[in-house]
Amino acid sequence: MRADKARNRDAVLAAAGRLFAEATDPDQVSMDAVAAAAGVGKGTVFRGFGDRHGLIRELYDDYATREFRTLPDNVLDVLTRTWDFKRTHRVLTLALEREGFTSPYRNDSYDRLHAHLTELVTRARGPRNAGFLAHALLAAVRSDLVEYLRERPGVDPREGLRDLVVSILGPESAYQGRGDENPR
Amino acid sequence: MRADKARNRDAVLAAAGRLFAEATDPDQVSMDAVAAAAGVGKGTVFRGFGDRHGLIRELYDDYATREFRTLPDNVLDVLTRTWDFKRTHRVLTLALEREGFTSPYRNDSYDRLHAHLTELVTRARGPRNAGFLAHALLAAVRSDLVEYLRERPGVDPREGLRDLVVSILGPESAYQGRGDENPR
DNA sequence: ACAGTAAGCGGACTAGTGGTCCGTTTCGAC
DNA sequence: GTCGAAACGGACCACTAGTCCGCTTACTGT
Repeated sequence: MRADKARNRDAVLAAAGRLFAEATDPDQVSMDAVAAAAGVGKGTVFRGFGDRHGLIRELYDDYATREFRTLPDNVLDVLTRTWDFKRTHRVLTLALEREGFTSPYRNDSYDRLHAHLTELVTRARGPRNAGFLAHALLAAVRSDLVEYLRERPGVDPREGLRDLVVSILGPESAYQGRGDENPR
Repeated sequence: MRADKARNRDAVLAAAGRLFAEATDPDQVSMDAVAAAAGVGKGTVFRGFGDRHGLIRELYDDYATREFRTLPDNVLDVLTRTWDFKRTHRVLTLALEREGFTSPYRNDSYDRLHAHLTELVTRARGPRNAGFLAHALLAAVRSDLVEYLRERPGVDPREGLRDLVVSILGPESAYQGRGDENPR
């Protein structure tokens, strides 16, 4: 890989990250703007990432792999971390989950998260429907639901998430393997 | 309301319904195409529905109010009906849930469904977090998850949904008020 | 050191979108 | 039948993702 290519790649990711962080709506961030902010031509952006969706996905994965290098061994902690992550990277996550057909689930970060949760669910209640239940748990922290509840002070998502996890795993398993961050 | 307006309105809704039903991806259906298929000018479409999102929402509500005129008094039945509805109106639902920022939840059909489920959940386990749990239940039948699992034969969503509902409501409440369609 | 070459660059260009605007037509009240 | 307002329709606009190709640049072998 040529040096300039690598340099440009980094510049584009950095610029895109900044723009998405500043925006309040995904489609405020155009590919033109990304290219301009990175100080490269538009062709370079598309050559490097294929298309808009590719850029978004790579950027998201970048953040996600850093954030989820280690996954807690407790479902509630996983979901809480995910929830927080999505609030932090609001606009980017909205972009990822909204773009193109079916795509929110075709994504390495999602797969890893889902596999991990499936394992935890299996450990707690056996393999029956563990895959679906893991999907359901992740659906409860979908970015637009997060966003929607954020502006609706009536509902407390933390509490709700806890109840959901306790319901699915049972009270014993729900609190097992809990990290220090939220002791019991 | 002038006669021509009403006539055009119907024509546009019918045309849009047909186009979405035939499409495999929401953005295969352009506003131009809708106008052309309805035999009216583009201006008429936009005057009648405001913008693309307005058209999609009205069309969706049209189908939804017809389908959900009466709601079953059983959570699992509600979710199953919703799931089926979304499979039937795949592309339209994808369009609705994907368009614009936060919007999937700002929608009469969603509100009605959510209110009804909140009531059922409250009846089964009290008002604590009932609102959030109702959101979580509906999140499990999000259209793109439906779509994703549709092509993944490993996971059985019916079974999974049943387990999810039983977990949240408890086995007794889960089967109460069940319609004939799935007699225990 | 330097020439040769392939990889990479960039921005003008294209095709197509949602949405607007306004001169023209049509409806329906009187 | 007349007339004003309501509704129409399609040319038009602004803007987007994505392409394309002449030009530049970084590496490789000698």
